[in-house]
Amino acid sequence: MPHLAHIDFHAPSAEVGPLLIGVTLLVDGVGGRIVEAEAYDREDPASHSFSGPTPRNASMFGEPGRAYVYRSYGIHWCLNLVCRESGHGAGVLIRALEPTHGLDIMRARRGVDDPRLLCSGPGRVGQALGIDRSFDGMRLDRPPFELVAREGEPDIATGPRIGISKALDVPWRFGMAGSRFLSKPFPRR
DNA sequence: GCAACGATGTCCT
DNA sequence: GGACATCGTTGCT
Repeated sequence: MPHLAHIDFHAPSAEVGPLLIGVTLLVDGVGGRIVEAEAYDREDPASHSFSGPTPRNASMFGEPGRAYVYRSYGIHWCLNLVCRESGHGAGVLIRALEPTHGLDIMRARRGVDDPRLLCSGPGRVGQALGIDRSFDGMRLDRPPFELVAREGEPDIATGPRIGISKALDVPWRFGMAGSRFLSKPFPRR
């Protein structure tokens, strides 16, 4: 039987990121296996927390083990898992899932049929899982959230993060090597 | 296949 | 006014 993942969200986001690859993320029973995630930190020019707390990023400075949900480009809802200690401002952005649970619900929310277009990108993950501002600050260890432990050690790919203009060399993008559900392929070596 | 672009909330200069 | 942790559509170098 599957069991709950025991992720230590007090660890730095760059350590939590790889640990999340292969973990199943569900919201109200809908979701899939995490195949891509990115770490962000307070001392990180690409991070929302870099310039200090604001009303938007307040959850990122709150307790670890909770959700930080933000609106991207005025349109998409994106989900982060808060890391380190309260007040630090670190998190892991969920960028892509391999859909495993509630495919029909996600198809209806997304308006597409192809499983590879359901959760391959942070905005798509938010839409497929029904995420909005009301999920901001919620605990990840109780409903509607559920994290199911992975089975075995996945082969982890790393590389530079996507869609940013600062700290382009920081290799804090993590993915399941060879997955067909990544938002983009990882650079070859 | 890929570059350009629009949509548009929140924060910064 | 401009940038941005994006995505879907358009139109053709």
